[in-house]
Amino acid sequence: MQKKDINGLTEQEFLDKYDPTMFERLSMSVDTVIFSIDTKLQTSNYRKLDDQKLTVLLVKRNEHPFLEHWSLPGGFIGVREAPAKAARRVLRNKTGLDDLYIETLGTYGEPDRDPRMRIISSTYLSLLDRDKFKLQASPYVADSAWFEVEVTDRELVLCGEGQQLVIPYEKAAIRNGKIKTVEYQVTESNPLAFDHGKILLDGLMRLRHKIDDTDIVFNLLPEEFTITQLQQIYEIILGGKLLAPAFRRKIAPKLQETGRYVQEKGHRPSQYFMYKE
Amino acid sequence: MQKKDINGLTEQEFLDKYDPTMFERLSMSVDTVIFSIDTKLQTSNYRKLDDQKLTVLLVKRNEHPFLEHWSLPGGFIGVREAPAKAARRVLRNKTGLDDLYIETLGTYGEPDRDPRMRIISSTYLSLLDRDKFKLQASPYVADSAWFEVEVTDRELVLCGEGQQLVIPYEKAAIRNGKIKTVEYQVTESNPLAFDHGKILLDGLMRLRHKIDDTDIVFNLLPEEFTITQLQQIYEIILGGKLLAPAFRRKIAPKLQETGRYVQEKGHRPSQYFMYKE
DNA sequence: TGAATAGTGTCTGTCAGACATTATGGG
DNA sequence: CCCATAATGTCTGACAGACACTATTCA
Repeated sequence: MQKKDINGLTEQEFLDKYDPTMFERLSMSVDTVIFSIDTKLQTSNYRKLDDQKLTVLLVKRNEHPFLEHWSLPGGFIGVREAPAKAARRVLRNKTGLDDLYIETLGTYGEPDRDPRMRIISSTYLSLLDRDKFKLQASPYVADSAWFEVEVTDRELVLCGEGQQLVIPYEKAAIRNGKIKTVEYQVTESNPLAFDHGKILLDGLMRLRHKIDDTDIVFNLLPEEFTITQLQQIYEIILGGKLLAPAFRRKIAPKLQETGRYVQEKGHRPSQYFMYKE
Repeated sequence: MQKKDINGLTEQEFLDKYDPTMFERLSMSVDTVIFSIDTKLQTSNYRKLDDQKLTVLLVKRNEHPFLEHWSLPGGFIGVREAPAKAARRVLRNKTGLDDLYIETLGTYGEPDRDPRMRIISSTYLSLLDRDKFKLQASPYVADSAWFEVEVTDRELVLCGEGQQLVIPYEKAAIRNGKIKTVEYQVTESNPLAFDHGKILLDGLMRLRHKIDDTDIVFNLLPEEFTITQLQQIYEIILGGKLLAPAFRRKIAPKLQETGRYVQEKGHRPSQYFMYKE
């Protein structure tokens, strides 16, 4: 099609003359909120079940700004790289894993979120099966570790590497036209780098919401698992207790029996199940 | 804190020396998917109810590339402007409205999505009350108009300005770890500019999902409305019929009676309701 | 046998689907 | 009275909450 614009140019002529520096440009990064489940072995009593904790992957910065602060794994988006690809690259570099569940979380771009310059961050949410995962050392960061996540009404507490990072937050009601929505606001001064406290909190809330209209939890579990393990994950993520009979009924259609049972516990052995469909 | 990095610099020294051109930069835009409801007056039979249609706002480009193609309203993000602010600015410029429901939709950044240069787009979803809305002419676009949205299994059809834009799509199952998710793929050659066909489709699916776990529909309606109007909107967005008694029961807790009734129709008058809480 | 957990049975109240019925206004 | 839509009544089956009960293993 040889349509001409107001300057009498065809599309090809226009593109040949186009000056990409006409508009000011900026940098873009990706940051990833990577959740997993950590099983705490119960050595005190062989009869007790192992405790499960929700964990999130953090890396310790070895550069300014926020030198030695913990942060979400992230990196710059290449000039010829799609954002989701960049997120997968970051995950691959930090964890050695491909082919993860990855989902867009949001765009964070307050002008002052990075003291160096204007950087807009596209963020992603991911969930790892703890059995397949192997944390690798990376030259880009001082350290990386899983932090246990505990949430209350007012704060998010991250525990790991002998440290405890406390991120206070507030639930704010935002009015959008006639309806109200809730937004989580994190105070400026929190131990995480940049606005990563806010991103992490948003990721957690997204996870809570996603858990009961998708099957993402199964990406947190090994191939075979017991219903109790599964229920514990729901409880950890949703932050409350669930009744076993109701839970079993609801989850049953998604489960496949294996006929194999947990051994060597001082109580009735539980069956291993697999994800079905 | 006067921590020094591997080059022996404090944070202030590091920032003073920081060269923002060290990493290649790119441009960012926002694009907005703005839905509304259009009431078609039923002039043929005074007894019939007015028909309601889901509509989306499109603008006609007056520049290369995609000269004279219809596209979603959008614009570049300023270097000191937050993305959500940019989306609100775009909406304000096109519609004269502030204070809308606005929600992040996703980030679109395939390297070749814009033939001029690398542009990553942050997209937003919005819903307008048709009563408060006034479409304004803008010097930045050749035309702007509401297009009626019709969806089938295979295509999205947009009707407006005497034109019919057909956007074929396919539902693709994407495997993410153990679970499957659905993704909507739009063919390259469709009448909308850039990847706006895909963005619009994603926006519609998000809207469908949002409709039954938030109260966003009420932002599409005037202050007072009948339950049938409300039900029609659900039907339009979800793409199917609902049973009146069940719908009334479910929606009742969110409604406030007004005691006022629709006049001058040849059937039992329906009561006007308001959104409650 | 008792501790600890796995798993089932069942009562009850709520609620959605389905369909029938009544209400109302204007020609 | 008929048309067209508004609004309610009610039967039924599915299902979640709640709690009691049975099953299994090992020290």
